[in-house]
Amino acid sequence: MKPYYITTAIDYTNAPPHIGHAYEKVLADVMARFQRLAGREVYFLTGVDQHGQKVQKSAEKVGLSPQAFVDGITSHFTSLWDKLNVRYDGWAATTDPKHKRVVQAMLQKLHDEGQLYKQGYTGFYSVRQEQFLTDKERGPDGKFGEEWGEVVELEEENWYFRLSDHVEWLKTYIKTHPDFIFPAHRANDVLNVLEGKAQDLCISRPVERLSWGIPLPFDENFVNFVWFDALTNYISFAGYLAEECGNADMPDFSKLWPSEAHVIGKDILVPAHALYWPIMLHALGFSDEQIPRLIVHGWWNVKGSKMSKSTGNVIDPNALADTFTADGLRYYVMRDIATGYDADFSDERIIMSYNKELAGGLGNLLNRSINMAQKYRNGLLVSEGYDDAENAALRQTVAEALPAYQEKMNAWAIHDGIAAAWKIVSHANAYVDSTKPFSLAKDPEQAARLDSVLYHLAEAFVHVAVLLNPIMPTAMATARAQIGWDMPEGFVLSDLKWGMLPNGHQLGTPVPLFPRLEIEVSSAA
RNA sequence: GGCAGUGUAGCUCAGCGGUAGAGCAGAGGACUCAUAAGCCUUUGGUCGGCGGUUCAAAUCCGCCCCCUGCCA
Repeated sequence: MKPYYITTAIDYTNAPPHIGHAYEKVLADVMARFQRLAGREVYFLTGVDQHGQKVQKSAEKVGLSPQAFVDGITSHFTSLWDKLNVRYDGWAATTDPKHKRVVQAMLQKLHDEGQLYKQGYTGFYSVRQEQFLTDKERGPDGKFGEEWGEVVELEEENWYFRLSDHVEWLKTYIKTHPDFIFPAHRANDVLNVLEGKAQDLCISRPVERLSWGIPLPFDENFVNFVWFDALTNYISFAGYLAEECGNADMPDFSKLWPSEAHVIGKDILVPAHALYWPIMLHALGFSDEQIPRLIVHGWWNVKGSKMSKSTGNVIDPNALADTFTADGLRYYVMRDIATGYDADFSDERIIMSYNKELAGGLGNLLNRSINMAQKYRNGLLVSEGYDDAENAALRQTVAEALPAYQEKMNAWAIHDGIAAAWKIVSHANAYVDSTKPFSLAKDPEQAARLDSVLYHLAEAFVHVAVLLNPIMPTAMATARAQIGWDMPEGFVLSDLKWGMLPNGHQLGTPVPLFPRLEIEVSSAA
């Protein structure tokens, strides 16, 4: 079977990561881990977009070379992914020479085929901001505001890609491939844009204006501008043209492509990923079957408004991970948003999700289960000798959780997948109260029943600790260690059946999995 | 202005033609193995508004309003 190839947007190395960056990478990481658990080979690619004018300017401002500047910002991203247990197989840094060679080879190919052309453009240019201005930048009085400084009329030549040649193909493709974009309703936004006039795409900047980029192989006076650089990472780091570019140690492109999931934010769907990218691939000769699928996620707002540096409401994922642990943060950003829609970040909700659900619900269940087994049976489980309807009902819940979980996870409804697994947690907590093992322990005649209750609790938790592993890999590994059982090498979801713990299994020592946090709502990040 | 999404309990949301649902928050209770955790019960809603179709509408249709997004 073809490997599951999943990518994320590559982050722009102009500022350190915020919660939105973290959410996207965790989402992709959870899916990658789920697919692996489901038995598929997975290739997970993420990375950074390091070229461009903003980087060039920011580097100048602090007196660093562009490469030194992006290396610094890049380390903020890589250390965060490390901290959050985002485990990728490939790292796409656009300053990587391997990537540059692929970009240049692609551009040369398109140039040779006549899909690129050079044309002059006359417009208003801000000397201070070093960019051309459009009517959008005009104020209500029709003039360019003072923030643009001196504005001059300027003519500039640039290279263009014949995007408009492929627009009709794209319209048809979108209409005939409803799975292209998830959630499906976003395809309307794309078709809406395509109804407008089709313009070709400017793909260059004169080298005197922008030097921090990939030079056009056929015209030394220009560097590539954005799209053929950033979007290309999805194929360049998957081994596209690896042989003719002399790129060693790359994945086998013919096996990996197309990607099952380009995980991106809704802000970069139109025009970049839903227009430019499929058209670029089509222009390069990719067939309809070779077009990747887009998974479009929403944004984390703060108190109903967008996160932005200017309003000072940027949420720092590092601080959250320090307070709530990496798994506490991963759990929150997976359970409190429906994939594809926006959600509101709030201190109250992340504290509630940690203290109420992880500490009080999940963690406490593990703790009370092991603790009773240790107290009454020295941690030794007996799986045979007694059964009743209450036990059967718990087993039923456990059995039903797996298919529900798989269906939801496969459909990118991570929050529903968590809820499916959580039914076991809720049922098991209620089961403790209804079977009262602490009372059974006082009556020697109930010994066999007590054994069965203790066994059911531990076994049920094993299932939870497998299902939630993609979401909270560290905590679930710790939980399994306390139970004294772990997934054997090559374990897949279909191996998960009642009876993972053998008769006579020895449990470990209970330690609170998510220690309850005493946090004032107002003082939390 | 065009297109789309959304509007259901204090909060987050599910339901999408057949007697209003879940979780959290609030209230009450029984219990004690456990991280002052967990369990049970319970308060709370003219399902954005108006009109229509139907034996029956939160659910379908029309108009309007709010918020959000994309485009102009």
